[in-house]
Amino acid sequence: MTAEVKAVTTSASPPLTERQEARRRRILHASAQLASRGGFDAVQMREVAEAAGVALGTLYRYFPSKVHLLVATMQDQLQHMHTTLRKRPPAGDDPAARVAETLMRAFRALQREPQLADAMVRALTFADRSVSPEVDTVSRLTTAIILDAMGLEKPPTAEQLSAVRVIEHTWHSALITWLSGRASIAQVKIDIETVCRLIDLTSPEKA
Amino acid sequence: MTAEVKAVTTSASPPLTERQEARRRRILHASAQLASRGGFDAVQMREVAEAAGVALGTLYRYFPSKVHLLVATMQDQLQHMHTTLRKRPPAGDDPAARVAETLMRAFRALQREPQLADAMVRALTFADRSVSPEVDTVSRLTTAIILDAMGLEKPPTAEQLSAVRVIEHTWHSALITWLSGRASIAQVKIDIETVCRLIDLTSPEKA
DNA sequence: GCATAATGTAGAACAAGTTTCAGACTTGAT
DNA sequence: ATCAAGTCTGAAACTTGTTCTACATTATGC
Repeated sequence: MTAEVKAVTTSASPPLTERQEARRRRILHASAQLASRGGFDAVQMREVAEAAGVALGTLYRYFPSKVHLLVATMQDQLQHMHTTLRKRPPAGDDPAARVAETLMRAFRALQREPQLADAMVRALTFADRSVSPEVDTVSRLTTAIILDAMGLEKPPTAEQLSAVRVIEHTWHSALITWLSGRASIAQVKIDIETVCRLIDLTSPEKA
Repeated sequence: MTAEVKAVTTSASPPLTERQEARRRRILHASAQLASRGGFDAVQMREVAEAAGVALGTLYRYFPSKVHLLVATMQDQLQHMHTTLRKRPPAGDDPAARVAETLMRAFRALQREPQLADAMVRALTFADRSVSPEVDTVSRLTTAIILDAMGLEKPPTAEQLSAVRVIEHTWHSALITWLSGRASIAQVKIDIETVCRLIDLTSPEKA
C-alpha cells in the first residue's frame, strides 16, 4: 500500500540523494505549515526557505515557482488523504452515494485546515501551462480517489469517466466558492450530491 | 434591452460623472486590449494606466486591485455576450440541448480571444474574499445566461437551480483545464454535454 | 464667484516573487 | 586521494503589484 504511493510521488527525473530527499521534505513541510497559518499569501518564498533551512536559490531549484511548490504540497496532502480514505471505505449502497460520502469526508478534512485548503486550491486553479504536469498528477490522484469510492467491479466505461471528470470540475469549483465565502458548507454539500446523480445516469445497467 | 444591461453594470455606489464614466471605460478597454495580447501577465497595472491615460493612483481608485480590474473586465465582456446570445436564441429541442449549445457558442467566442479568456478566468478563480461582490455579479450573469438558454415557461425549481450551479462549476473548471492546456476543445465539449444531462434529470416532468 | 472637499497626477517607496552570481561544499569517477 | 561536475549558500538585483505623498485640478454648496 505504501509502496504504490511512493511510486506516484514523483515520476521520472533523476533519483534524489537522501539529503536531497530530506530537503525536499523539509520544504514541503514548511510550506504546509505556513499555509495552515495564513493561506496562500502567508506562503512567502523567503520564509519557506528560512523555515526549511535552505537558501532561496535552492528552494527555487526544487520548486521553480510558488505555484509549483503549492501544487506539490497538495499532491503530498492528497496522498495522505487517499491512504486514509482507503482504510475506511464509504458505506453507501450505490456508487453515487459512496462518491458523495467520500467527497464530503474529504471536504470535512479540508474544513479543519481551511487556510491550507485555500493555499492549495488557489494555486491549483491559478496554475498556468508551465505547471501542467504537476496539476495533472493531482488530477489523476483525485480521479483515482473517486473511482475507488465508486467501487466498480468492471473497469469504468467512457461515460462513467466523463461523469467523473464533471464531478472533479464541480468539486474544485465548489471548493473555490466556499473558500472565497460565496457558498456555504451546506451549499457545497448540495452541489456535490447533485453532481453525483450523474453517476446513476451513466451506470451501465441504466441505459 | 440595452436599458436593462445598463442597470446591471454596477449597482449602488455614487453615480459617476461623464468624465469619470469615460475614464472607467478607457481603463476597461485598455485592460481588455492588453489581456488579448498576452493574457493575465500582460495586464500590468502601470501599462493599463498609461494606455488609459490616467495616473496609477487613479487606476487604483477605480479598481482596487488587478483582480478587481479583470473581474470587472469579465463582467463587461459577459454583458456583451449576453445581449449577443439573446439575439439568436439556441434552437435545440430540450433545455439540456439548448444550454449545451449556448455554452458551446460562448466557448467558441472565447476561443477567438484565448488570451483574454485566460486573463479573465484566472482572475475570477484567483479572486479572494475581497472581490466576492464582483465575482458574485459575474456568477449571477452566468446563471442568467444559462436560465435564458433553458427557456423555461415556469420559474425554475430548487432542483433545477442546483443543476445550473453544477453546470456553472463545470463550465469554469473545464475552461481552466482548457486554458492551461490540460484538456482539448473536444474534451470540454464532452464535459459540457455530460453535465447538461443533469437538466433532464431535474426537469419536473421526470421525477 | 469662492471656499472647500473630493478627485486626479506624477513619482517615489515598499513588498514579495523571481533571477543572478561568486564562492563554498558534495559527490562520483578515476 | 583527487579532480571535475554538479549542488548549495548568501546576498544583491530586478520586476510588478500596491501604497503613499505632495501638489494640481475639478466639482459643489453657499
